[in-house]
Amino acid sequence: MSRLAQLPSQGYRRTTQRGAILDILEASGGHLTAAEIIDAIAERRLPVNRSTVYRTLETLLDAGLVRASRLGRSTSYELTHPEGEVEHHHLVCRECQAMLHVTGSGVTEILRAEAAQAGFRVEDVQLVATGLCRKCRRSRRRP
Amino acid sequence: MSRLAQLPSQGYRRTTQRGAILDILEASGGHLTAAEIIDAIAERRLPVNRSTVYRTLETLLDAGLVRASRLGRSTSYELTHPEGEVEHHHLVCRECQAMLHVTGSGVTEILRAEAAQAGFRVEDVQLVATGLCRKCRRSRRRP
DNA sequence: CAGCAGATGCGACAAAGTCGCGTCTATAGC
DNA sequence: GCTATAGACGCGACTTTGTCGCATCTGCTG
Repeated sequence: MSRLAQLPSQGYRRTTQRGAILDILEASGGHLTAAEIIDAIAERRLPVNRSTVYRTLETLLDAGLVRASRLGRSTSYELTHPEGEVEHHHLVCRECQAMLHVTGSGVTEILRAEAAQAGFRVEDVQLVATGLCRKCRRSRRRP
Repeated sequence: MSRLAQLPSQGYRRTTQRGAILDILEASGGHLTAAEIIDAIAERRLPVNRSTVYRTLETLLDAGLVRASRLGRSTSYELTHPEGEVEHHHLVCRECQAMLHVTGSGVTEILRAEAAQAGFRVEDVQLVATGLCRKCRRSRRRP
């Protein structure tokens, strides 16, 4: 079931603009800022207005299809459950901004269980750990 | 040891402006946006320029004293290891933006161990789970 | 297939964040 | 302490990012 097709059940219409933005996020596979999405639309010569991009991102957040996060310097957007989802989380170096991934840690299940006790249904978990990567730890020791 | 005093060891100077912003974050105990910090400074009639607030936040991020996150709609800042720190994570309802906390889940330790295998030293973990709170789940069933 | 609420385009606007440059000050070395 | 200086700050102009009102258009429902 395509993501776009999930919108009606949430009370939102499926429109070509929303499809376009979902496609771009899907194609990128990663984290895109609003500005990058706007650029991608311009490149592909898609008829989506700038205001619509911002409004659509809010809508997709509300619908739970997209999550926003601040990794490093700026806010970026990515799909919540990508194809063949494997739980993955982020390690961001506060020195060089390098990003590593940790997969299959089981964190999602732990949270889901904890949250359930409060009546909260977890749909998406994002975790960002910051610290120092191997390289930057070394260069600290002998500056 | 005050946070401010940690700066020199990281290669940053301790200044009154940095102290003021750390104080404000400490006093608030929670998440403040850049705008809220600027307002707090104005209220207390502290002599800290707007540009300085932005630059300082970047510095404090680099120094690992502050973390930025996007909870709900906008980017906010909070201290990384508050006094008497207990691990706590966030549940944000995508419908009503309500925020709940989950404490002492053990997630931090799991991540620390996983990251260590990649040579990454975790200094701070932030976790944001989105989904639907009890109230919004109910109102969905009978709209 | 008609009606209409919801979505989009457009352009003006507001808010948020950045930058260059002159001045000031925290710190290291004396 | 005193001084030199790199780093930090203030200021104001500027850019970027995000918002809003309103006219038009378009999925959806009956």
